[in-house]
Order: sequence, then C-alpha cells, then structure tokens
Amino acid sequence: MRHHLSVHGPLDLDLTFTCGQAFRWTPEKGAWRGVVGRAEALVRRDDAGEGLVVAASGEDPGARAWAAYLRLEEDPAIHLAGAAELRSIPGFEPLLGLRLLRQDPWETIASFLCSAAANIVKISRCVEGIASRFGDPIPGTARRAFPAAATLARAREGELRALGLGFRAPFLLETARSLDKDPLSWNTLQRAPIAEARATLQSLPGVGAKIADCILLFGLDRLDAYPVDRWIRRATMEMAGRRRAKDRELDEWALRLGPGRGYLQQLLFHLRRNGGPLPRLTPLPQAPVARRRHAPPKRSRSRA
DNA sequence: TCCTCTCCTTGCTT
DNA sequence: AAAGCAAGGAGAG
Repeated sequence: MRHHLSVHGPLDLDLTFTCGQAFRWTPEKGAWRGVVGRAEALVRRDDAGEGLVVAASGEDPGARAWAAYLRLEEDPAIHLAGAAELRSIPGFEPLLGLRLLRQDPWETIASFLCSAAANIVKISRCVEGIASRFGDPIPGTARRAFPAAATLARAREGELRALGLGFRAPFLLETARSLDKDPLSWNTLQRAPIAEARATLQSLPGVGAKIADCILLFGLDRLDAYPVDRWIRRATMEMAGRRRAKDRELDEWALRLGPGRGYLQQLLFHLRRNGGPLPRLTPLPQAPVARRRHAPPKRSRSRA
C-alpha cells in the first residue's frame, strides 16, 4: 500500500533515522527502508518536497499509523518552550527536522538493552540479528518482524550471545522472561509521574536510569524523560555552569528545559558531539516544576 | 545511603 | 599488535 502523508514543520529523515533512536532503518537511494511492527516500508519525500510518501508491505497499519509513528502531525518547535534561547546557537535550527518516533515499547526496551557500552552499528546488528533469528517473516521482504517478549523468553542465552549480545544477553533474556510472566502496563507508564515510571522500568534486569529514560522517550511517548549519558552529562554540566555534578543534580537542573526536555536532549546530543560549546543557562527563577531538596520522609514499608 | 571501582562482550580504531 | 573506546548496569567494598 502507498500512502501520501502531509508534514507539519521541518522534517529531516536522515537525522531522524540516524540519530540513535531507531535501529531498523537503512538508506536507499534518497529514501529510507525499515521495519515497523509487522510491516516493511520505504519512506521518501514527495516530488514537491512538502509531503511524505510511504510504501508499505506486510501488515500495513495504515496512513494514520505511519503519520503517528513519524510524529508528522506536530511541529517539533513546540517542544522548545522551556529553552527558546537555545535557538540562537549556530547549527541549532536545522536540527529541528529531527522527529522523535513513536516506537513499540517492548522493541524499544530490547533495543536499548543492547545499547549498553555499544555504538549504533553494534546495536543495529544485534537488533537485526534478533529479528532474523526469532522474528516472524514479513511478506514481500526478506526481513522479519521483531519477536515478542514471549518468544525471546524461550530463547537460550547462547543463541543471543551468538548474535553478538555479549554480557547483554542474560539481561535481555531475563527481561523478556519477566515481561512474559508479568507484563508491564504501557498505559500506566505513559500516565505515571516520570520518577515512578522510571523506577518501574528500572526493576527490569539490565535497565538502569539511562536506559529507562530512553525507553520512556523513544517507546512511551514521554518527551519529559531526559536520558543522561556521557555526552548529555557534559552538555548539561556546561549549560549549568558546573565542572562536576551528580546525575541527580543534572536531572533536576534539566527540569528547567520544560516538558519537551527529551526532545531537546536529542538536539543537544548532536550539538555537543558535532558542534562547539553550549551556552550557559541558569535555572529558571520561578521553576515551573516544584523541586525538593530532600526526599520526602519514607513511610515504613508494609510487609506482606 | 552514597560513592567509586571493576567487570562484563564485541568489534572497530589508534 | 596491544590498548583504547563505545548513547551502561550490577555488584563489591
């Protein structure tokens, strides 16, 4: 099936598919080919350069689903509310073509479990390998869908290691088994306070703060999640004017970037890695989000 | 409770 | 060619 989609705001497909949020897209003659759910798609700008053409095979979810996946309905600039001054940085404006994809939560969990101490090429190899070994075929292509947690739960650790997962293999296996046995409610994770959602995800083996935030941002439509990795740690300390800072402090400081801070995180990642230094921003005088210097008193844990 | 260090795999880079 | 490095996490001390 072939869909013609309209686009609101700037769109940079190259940046969107190479920025490290998704791992099943490859360039193909001015277009991008990838697997989403049980479909494979070829995505390209239309001849006028205004809209988007999506040609899908397999179980095509339909035009609306593709538009939602690519987040075409909103202008990315709406997420800059908390830090409009960043727009004056040279090289910032073109990055606004980056779209945060709305990806499947489980596939996002599995993908980012593969991301520990890895790079994008490595992650892609692992994810593609898992799909080709355990996924269902997709009609019209040699590529396969990403397997369900229940499927991976029955895999053997050696099979995953053979795909190059290394020390990540037991994490993925145990997480798949955990989710197969006790599924998480994606709906709840999307509504819960960010700290709560993050804590829930961190209960999965192999999922720490950084990967939990990536799952929230890329797989659960939580643009208020702000994953702090080595690059963002540096970028945030720079903007906060700090030479050293704990991750908790950086999390707290990042609140000033507003509810779209997760989107900004993506842009900052590129700016800090490819560009020069970042401007210093101070915390907002009247922080929009209440902040506590100390954790609330803990009630004694009730025992079952 | 918090901080720091080390190990865990793999493959590409220096 | 050995060492370093890469969008981390867990366990020890």
